[in-house]
Formats: sequence, structure tokens, C-alpha cells
Amino acid sequence: MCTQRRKHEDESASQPHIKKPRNAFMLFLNEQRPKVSAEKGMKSSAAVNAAVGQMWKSLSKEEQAKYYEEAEVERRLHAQLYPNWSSADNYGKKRKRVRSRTPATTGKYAV
DNA sequence: TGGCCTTTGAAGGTT
DNA sequence: AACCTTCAAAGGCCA
Repeated sequence: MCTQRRKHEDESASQPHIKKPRNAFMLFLNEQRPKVSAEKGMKSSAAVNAAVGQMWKSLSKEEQAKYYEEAEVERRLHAQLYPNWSSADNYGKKRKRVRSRTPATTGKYAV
């Protein structure tokens, strides 16, 4: 695996860098990704994620709401496990490509 | 071997 | 307070 996490035992033993609470799509993705990847033959997750994103739009508001509630529960669980945890665990650690990938810029990341 | 590419949501960070 | 930037997942693909 690529990310070997150079973290020493002291870090990983106490708090192995707690991930941010996943949103509704991450939950939906984790369910549909293996299915879509198998049916579509999509190897790269980027393509699968995009495809699942379209599927998400096809979901009924009740179905979508289901994931929002599940995601909300994960926030609760996260809060219970780490009441003082801030999502800034890895903020700025992974430099996401070019800064300005937000749709607010021009819909797409600045060319 | 790590970062990219990709999705939306959440949430930190900046203004 | 409002706006913007980054991580969350994650698997092939590139430098």
C-alpha cells in the first residue's frame, strides 16, 4: 500500500489520525462503488465516483434523506468518540491539486 | 511511492 | 457572517 503512514506507534496507538466524518455520499459511494465498478468495469475510482454521483441525483429525496440521517449519526458517533476532535486533523496536509477547484471559481478548477 | 482525478457534503480556514 | 479551500473515499495512472 502506498500510504504506509510513517506515524509511530505512539500516534497510531493513541489516535491513528481520525478521519473526518463521512458525508451522505461517502456512505452511498461505499455501497455503490463495488457494484458500479463491477458492472461498469470501472477500475479507477474517479470514474466510479462520478457515475455514482449521477446515480445519487436519481435517488428519491427519501432515499437521499436516508443517507443524510446515516451521515448525521456518524457525526454523533464521531462526537462521542472524540468530543474535542476538530476535523483539522489533516487540513492542508494533502495539497489538493490547484487551489481553486471549487465550482465557485468557474464551475471547474481554474485552467 | 505519492499525488491526481473524481463526487458531494461537511467543516475548517480565511476574509 | 459569508465565502473559499481542504478532507473525507479510493483505484488506476503518471512523474
